[in-house]
Amino acid sequence: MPELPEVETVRRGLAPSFEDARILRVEQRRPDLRFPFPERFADRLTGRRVTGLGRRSKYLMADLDDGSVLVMHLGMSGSFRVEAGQSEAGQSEAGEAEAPGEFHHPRSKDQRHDHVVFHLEGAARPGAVRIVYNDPRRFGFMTLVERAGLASHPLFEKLGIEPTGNQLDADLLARLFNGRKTPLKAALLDQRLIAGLGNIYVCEALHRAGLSPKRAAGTIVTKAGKGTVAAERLARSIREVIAEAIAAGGSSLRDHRQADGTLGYFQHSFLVYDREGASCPREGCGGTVLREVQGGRSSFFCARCQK
DNA sequence: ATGTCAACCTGAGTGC
DNA sequence: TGCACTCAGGTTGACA
Repeated sequence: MPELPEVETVRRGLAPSFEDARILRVEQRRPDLRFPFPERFADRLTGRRVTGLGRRSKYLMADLDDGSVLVMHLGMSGSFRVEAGQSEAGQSEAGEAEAPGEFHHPRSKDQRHDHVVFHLEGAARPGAVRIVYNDPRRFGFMTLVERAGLASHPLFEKLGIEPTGNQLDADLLARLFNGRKTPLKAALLDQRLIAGLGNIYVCEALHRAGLSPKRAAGTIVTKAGKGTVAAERLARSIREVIAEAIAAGGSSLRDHRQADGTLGYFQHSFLVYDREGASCPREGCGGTVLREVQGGRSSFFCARCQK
């Protein structure tokens, strides 16, 4: 489900509940998601204080006061919801399935897919809080990593640059794509080059830049290894689409929401994603949005104005 | 190295 | 109503 803007939106939504909170208890309801949970996962979290909630690419990372980091990935269908309540006392230990209790449920979710529940207290948001991780497809995962070893951890050591901020410019793109014959679509999805883009925002950025997803990545590089005008357009398009999506609270496809239950609204700004057959929104283009599968993923683009 | 596929898993939607 | 089939915001490992 979530690409960088959605994960950043989730981070902002969870931060008031997570940051400075004490973890009172963790319910881990199954042995694995995409991967097995680490040994003694719940035990190692219990009693810890969360000192900060950060994000790297599509990973959420909660810094803990013992020097470890709780790393969380939402996969395709992961989401968090925050349920506020008075205190730990008085909750039913067993049949939580249908117990609304004193906790407010912002919306209905299939509780069979509630895999992890963090019970917290003491964050900026007052009172006790439950943070529930729900993930029907279970492509997400959680793990614990020592902060000191984070950069060299397999999950992070090969991760590319963030597509936010100004470091992503034409020359950097040129450096990343130089000599690559792989299509732009695949190159932009390659997390070792740029970390955080997914299918939606790659489609959108390529349309904004007027570049075909099938064009070879190396063709936006000059012989001298500098960025072409196309590289400039692409770099700007990526930065803009990501920034706009974050500002909009991400995209709410299907059931995805922000942690407080509100919907992101960037999906209304999609120019091509999931718009097969629509006329190209580019002024004066007159083309039609096509869908073609590339590397197992749908690319939505206009063959007329994306070259 | 490069590019394509299948796999992981469930749910929603479509067409018959 | 049921069934078969396709597709989905991600990642990784196996192939030719």
